[in-house]
Amino acid sequence: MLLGAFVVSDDLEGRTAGRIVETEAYLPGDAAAHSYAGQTLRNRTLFMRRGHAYVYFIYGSAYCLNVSSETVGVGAGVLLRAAEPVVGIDLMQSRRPRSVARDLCRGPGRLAAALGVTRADDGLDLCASRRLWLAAPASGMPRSGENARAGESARIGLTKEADRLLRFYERGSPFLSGTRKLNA
DNA sequence: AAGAAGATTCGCT
DNA sequence: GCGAATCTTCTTA
Repeated sequence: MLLGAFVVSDDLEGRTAGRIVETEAYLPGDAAAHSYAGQTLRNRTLFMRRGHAYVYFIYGSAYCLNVSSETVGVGAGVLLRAAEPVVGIDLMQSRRPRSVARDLCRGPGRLAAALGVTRADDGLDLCASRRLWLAAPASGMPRSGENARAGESARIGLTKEADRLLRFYERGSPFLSGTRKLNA
């Protein structure tokens, strides 16, 4: 469960981190998944053991960060769509000068930009890297992303398999990318 | 070698 | 809410 976990990025500019509030799953055999047509140079990291970064560039404008989610050789991943900025908000702001605070990580391309993620991070082990990694909330802290607060909806922006309920989000969060209806 | 599609964003109406 | 921008990757000739 990635909802409620933290994505942390460390680089020469400093540390930034966000609490994940929205994700989308792309499964094996899913016609909308980048892995559907088989492994290529671009998507090879989707086929790594679960927990590795798959970063791609889309529409000439945005990087998107995914976490591979299967065993070696099986292509599948989870796209990080939105987060609540928690650490390094000033740095995020300087990377995205035109965004108001609420929009810094609201959308997959924005999230990657705020964290300074690019294709150079493709293939990192997000459980071991000191550059980019995932962290669970400390035990004893309020739990987020539990069933009671989690919602699911159709995925966003797809032309194939658009109706499958594979988008997951934290109900009530102001940092979601979807429409009012999708976030209900 | 050329062309089309794409897991988006931003600015304008 | 709508449409343009922008460029990488994969497919087809």
